[in-house]
Amino acid sequence: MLKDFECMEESCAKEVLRERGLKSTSRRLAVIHVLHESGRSLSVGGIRDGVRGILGGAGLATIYRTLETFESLGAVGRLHFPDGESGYAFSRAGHAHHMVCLTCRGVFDFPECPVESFDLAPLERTGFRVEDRFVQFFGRCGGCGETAQ
Amino acid sequence: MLKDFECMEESCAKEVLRERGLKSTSRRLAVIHVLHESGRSLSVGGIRDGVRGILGGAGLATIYRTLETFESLGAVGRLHFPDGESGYAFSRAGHAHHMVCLTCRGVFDFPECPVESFDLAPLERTGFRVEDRFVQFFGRCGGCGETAQ
DNA sequence: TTCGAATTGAGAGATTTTCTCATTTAAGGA
DNA sequence: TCCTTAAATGAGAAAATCTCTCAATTCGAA
Repeated sequence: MLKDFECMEESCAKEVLRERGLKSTSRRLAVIHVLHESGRSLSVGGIRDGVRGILGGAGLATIYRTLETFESLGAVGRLHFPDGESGYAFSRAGHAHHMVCLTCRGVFDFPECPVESFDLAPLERTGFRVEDRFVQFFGRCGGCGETAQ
Repeated sequence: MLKDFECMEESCAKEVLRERGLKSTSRRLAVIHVLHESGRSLSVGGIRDGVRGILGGAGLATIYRTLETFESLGAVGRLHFPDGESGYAFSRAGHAHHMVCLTCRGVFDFPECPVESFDLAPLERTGFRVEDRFVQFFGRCGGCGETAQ
């Protein structure tokens, strides 16, 4: 059953799960598959619909738990849109920061991550110790930008 | 009634509201007052409690509407915490990006905004047109950092 | 002041998220 | 391959969050 939709990212997810002593369940792999395949930010409902399409069913509680698990593993990231909506997107390891198209909600990686080049020195001289950051760029991707307006 | 809690930021808010043809109501001014005075990120419930302390009452719908209004005016910003919580904070004009203390939820301005120094060229060469950005730094402020652990 | 339009409150209603616990499933050992 | 056991899941109740409606109130221009 799993073979039907297995892909590179799922093998990767399996490995990460095993490393942490977590089980590779069909629900978990399906969530990763749906997010990776879409390449977009999806709502929790959208993710459940996608998982249902593959497995025939999935409890909402499980979707929430799975997203929480993968978020803590860094495999999934949460996005917040200016309009107040939020969603989840597949995160390639080490790429927690995204460019998100406001039209198609597509998620793109930075060619070179600008966040890394931040100079934190003046910031930390104020006595503030940075532990985490949340960075998102919104705009229009190549395809949607042409069409817009 | 308003004189009791009027401050510089409220005069400023009044002006911004007038410019946009919006009324300076006691609810709106109280929301700005509460957020500015606290200097922290507050939940919607916390904001309502603060407004109640000043005015004796406030409908939840009004709080939501007011926050939406001020957010669109740039006077208030929404924050999202790693633990999933979200809140609102007072935003000085032109400072939409914040440093937020994970302990006290205090919100601090950047000594010099690192976001402005982003080099967007390589990003936009991919065809992606940046329209908006969302940046938050989490950590511990001077006071909380000393105490922690 | 007066008047019209904008704003507000109360509470119903919709949506989103969490929780519980009986059942199912993955994975290591025999 | 078959057990065993702990982890994971589903269903649905419950809690939390947010939105909507419309009558009553309030602002502020004249």
